[in-house]
Amino acid sequence: MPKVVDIAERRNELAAATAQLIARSGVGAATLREVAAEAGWTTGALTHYFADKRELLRFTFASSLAERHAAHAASGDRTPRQQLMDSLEGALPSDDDRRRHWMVTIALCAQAVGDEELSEVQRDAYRAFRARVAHLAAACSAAPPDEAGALAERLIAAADGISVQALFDPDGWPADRQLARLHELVDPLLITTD
Amino acid sequence: MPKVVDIAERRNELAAATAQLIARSGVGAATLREVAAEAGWTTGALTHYFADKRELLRFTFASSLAERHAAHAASGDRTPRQQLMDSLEGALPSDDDRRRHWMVTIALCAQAVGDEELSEVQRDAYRAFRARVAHLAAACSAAPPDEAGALAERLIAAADGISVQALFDPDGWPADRQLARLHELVDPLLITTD
Amino acid sequence: MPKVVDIAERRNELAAATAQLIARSGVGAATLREVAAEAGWTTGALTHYFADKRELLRFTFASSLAERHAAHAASGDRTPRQQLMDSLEGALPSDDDRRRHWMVTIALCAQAVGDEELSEVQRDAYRAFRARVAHLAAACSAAPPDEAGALAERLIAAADGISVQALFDPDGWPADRQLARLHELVDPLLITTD
Amino acid sequence: MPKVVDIAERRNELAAATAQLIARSGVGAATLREVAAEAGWTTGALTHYFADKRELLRFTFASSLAERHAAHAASGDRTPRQQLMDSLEGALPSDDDRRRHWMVTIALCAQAVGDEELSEVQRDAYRAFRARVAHLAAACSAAPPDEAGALAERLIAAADGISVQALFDPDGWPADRQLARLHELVDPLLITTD
DNA sequence: TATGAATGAGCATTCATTCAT
DNA sequence: AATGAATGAATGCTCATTCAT
Repeated sequence: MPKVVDIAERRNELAAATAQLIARSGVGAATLREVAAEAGWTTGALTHYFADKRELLRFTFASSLAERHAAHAASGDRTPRQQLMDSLEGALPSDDDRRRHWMVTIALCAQAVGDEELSEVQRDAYRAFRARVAHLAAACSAAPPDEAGALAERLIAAADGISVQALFDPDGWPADRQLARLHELVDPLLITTD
Repeated sequence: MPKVVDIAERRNELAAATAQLIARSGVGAATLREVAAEAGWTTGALTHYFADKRELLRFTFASSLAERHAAHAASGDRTPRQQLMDSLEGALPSDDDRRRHWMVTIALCAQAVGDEELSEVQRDAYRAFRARVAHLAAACSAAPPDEAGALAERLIAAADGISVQALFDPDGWPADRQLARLHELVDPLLITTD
Repeated sequence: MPKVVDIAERRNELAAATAQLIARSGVGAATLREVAAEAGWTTGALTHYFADKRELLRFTFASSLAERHAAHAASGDRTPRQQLMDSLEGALPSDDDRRRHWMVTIALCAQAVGDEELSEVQRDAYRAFRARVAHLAAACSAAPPDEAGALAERLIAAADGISVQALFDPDGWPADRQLARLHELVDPLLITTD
Repeated sequence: MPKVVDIAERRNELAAATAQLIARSGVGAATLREVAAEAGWTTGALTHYFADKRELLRFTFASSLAERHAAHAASGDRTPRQQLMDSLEGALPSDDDRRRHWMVTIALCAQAVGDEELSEVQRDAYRAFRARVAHLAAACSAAPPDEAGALAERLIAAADGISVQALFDPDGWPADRQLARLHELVDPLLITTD
């Protein structure tokens, strides 16, 4: 009997190595050779888990987006407002992990031009995120339900706008500054009447 | 007597072709051959104007950023508030031109990872933009001067955050929607006491 | 008690799959993976029966040649003349089976260039065939014994020459046409004085 | 002004190198690197003249077939009978040049399996050759015009059948033997009534 | 100044082969 | 006996770069 390998596990491992590489040295550096070396394998091994490079990238992008947009906190004992802030703060590049996911998102955006499949990955992830934010925002603001979408867009704009600046000038944007700006923009949008 | 060629003119021409290509088909498609073809030249001709590909990209990125951040309106007869809104609105991907410049910015961001020179281009452009916004914001809001920087960051966050969403999901973000969200976010930040 | 496997049987099975593949999609398509899949095994299993790919090909070629040149009819109750015609007609690509064997022969010929071992397989098969044809021809023509070799060469030339044309332009060469041309060429060579 | 290169000339040069390689070491050895080395160039140079490897092979095959089937003698002062024999003798692998062309033909045949484009090259060449032989045969035999096709097939079968044997067992088939067998087979087919 | 032929390193990908299980 | 994970060399191909013209 051959060695049993958890394929999903291995795919995640390889995607993580790819993300690491993209964040550290750019998509251009994410050659199969480099990815394999980063993950501690050889190029040939990659083909067992991904049909070709595009599939590896697509999977890496999708995984990274999912992880970046996931609210990591347990939602059970937290108010909608707290969950919403978790989501928005979780989107900021405030630690190495989140920063890496943002770099991968940027790479995806650059790579997706003219590639319908990648564009879809990107679009779907964004729509899912917006739906989640809209849902939570509706639950914790006085905004009428039909305004939830626009409110979500304003909230996400705040988080993404701060993220972009922080990515473009990392030295000047420590985590606390990102959070401060986020709250300055977001808190006024979530004032409730009670 | 050799033909006189306006070197700066030619460089801009080639950078425009490069930007066009990047926006249409991605950085990966911006090979020297394609750029030359797009501009109506041959590869060899490029080397007269740019030492190598990195220089071509650097110049393209810098030009594009400058153009996107430039306030196109004549500033003479406009109030600081109007000029500020011109700057912020000008940063949105609300027409083909501005959208192209944003795509180039994204490409730059992806390419700049691990490339100190490109990172500098990006950082400098952003700092210049922030300085301009801070300056105008100080002139048209009640914010105390030492708060102008943070205010500028909030304003830029609004513009960039909306831009990112519009870029990720182009179909759902016509120009008027971008402007609407921008004003919803920005106007409250610029309320003056008078 | 380990499973008993008839090694010779398995080798023939694998060679048949290889021949099938070569005839259908060319030698280039006969990768170990494809051969294994065609035969319903995995690559690793092949190594139990053939040391390496060259051995698999050599065996496949040899088997195919032997089968193509074999006179399939029972020889007991047939005249030498009938046996001779069986041999020659059996060399034509007049049905799927024989056509497959011919395609494998062509592949062998192409592969044998610069490969002494394969060349030998080819040469030996041909010499055996010629010996058989010469023997039968001597028995059923008025040719003097020392002319039997040259006569065999003419007979084989007829069969092979028709085969080559039929292989190069399959649509135009149904079985009956192949047989007609063969007899037009061969019959005059076998006129006996009695 | 750049160096002027005769593209057609260069293509022929490269095709000759490819044919040489195929004849000497088999199609498998005809990698782009080897072809380039054989021709005295680098791989990159090949792409100036052939879009990809398949085009190089297709061109090589077509050139080689054309050359093998061409009647090299000046036709002006020769009888149809002489021209016909020139054509048939020219198809034999009786010198290094013709032998090389035959090896390329074999390689083409092996490569053409499952490749419609290559099959066409092969089929067209054969049909052109048959048309030529039929035309000449009609002019120099007593055969009725509607029999010319079948006669041509018999004549070509003779030449090809001898060729195949000579290719399979080179040592035993010097040029004079090939010619002897050819005439033994062909001459009786061309007996005229006068 | 401009060309495009030529280079050669680097890429993704394929595949025969090995080997722990 | 059989598996299939893993290797790594080799392939076709792309492309930035150089340079004679």
